[in-house]
Amino acid sequence: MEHYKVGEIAEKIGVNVETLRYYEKIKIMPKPKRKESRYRFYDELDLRRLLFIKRAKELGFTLKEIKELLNLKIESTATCGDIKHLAEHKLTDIEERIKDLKNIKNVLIKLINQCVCEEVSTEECPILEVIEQKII
Amino acid sequence: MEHYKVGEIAEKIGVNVETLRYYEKIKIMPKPKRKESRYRFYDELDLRRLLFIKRAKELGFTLKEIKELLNLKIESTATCGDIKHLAEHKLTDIEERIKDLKNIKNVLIKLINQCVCEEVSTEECPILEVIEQKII
DNA sequence: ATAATATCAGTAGTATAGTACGGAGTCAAG
DNA sequence: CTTGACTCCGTACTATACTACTGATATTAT
Repeated sequence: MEHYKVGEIAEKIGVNVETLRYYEKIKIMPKPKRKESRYRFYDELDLRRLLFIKRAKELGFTLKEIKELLNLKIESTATCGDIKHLAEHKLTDIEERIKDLKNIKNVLIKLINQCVCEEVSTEECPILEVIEQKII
Repeated sequence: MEHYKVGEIAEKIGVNVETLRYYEKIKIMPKPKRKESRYRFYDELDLRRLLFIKRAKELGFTLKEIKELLNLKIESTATCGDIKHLAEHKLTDIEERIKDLKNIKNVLIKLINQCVCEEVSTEECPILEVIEQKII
């Protein structure tokens, strides 16, 4: 079994050491074993857990949600369906965010297209006018 | 000219009183006039500024960016083109976020579709397996 | 006049996800 | 054996956008 000091595993994962201590503090990572020196020592399991966290983060899960996923994972009563629920919930969440952003995008495009004036003062800027009066 | 006490204007805008004090503190709102009682008194200009802030927030601008917009607005040397730049910047920003979210969405959909197992334990959950091994 | 409501200022706390710092102890290389 | 790099812990700070709380005034309603 491989062992890593905090700096080693941090580099392997691509986060910084403080982040690992932070993860420990918020209990998304378990307390690692220690050497006599009191230095943290991480093993392969920790490495896999950290990679899981990293990937789940890339999927838009928050640390809190990732903690839930990890807890379900070790709860023997939890089913794969429980995990699916969390994923589905996250999906609607993300779809909602995409929808909102698309609306915002469309309004911004309209605003920008109304503006053809490089040299006009902000007094007459159609963008500002629109924001002010919410014409759109 | 209409006048509003802090609670009145807060209700009109739909934010709470503390938020107004906060906006004052971060200097996105100017210090309002005071009555002899030291109570804040807001006028139509303040109301319009607050509505502007609210709408710009709905367009995805941060308070910091809104402050910039408002500052450009009063800078007599600023042009409408300067405003356009900010809007364009925000647009690419938002497009980027949409792109990222769409990627996440696709991965989540794939994950969810792989899972047909309501009663299977988390030991064999394909979602977790995929996150763990990043097969996708 | 009294009670209820509003406002005041300043400070602290919330959530999210970390980052920075400082002084002390430990490890590895020359 | 000393120097530099690494790690320890606790605390404080960052950014964003607020929200909550306290004890003292002020205003409004009955």
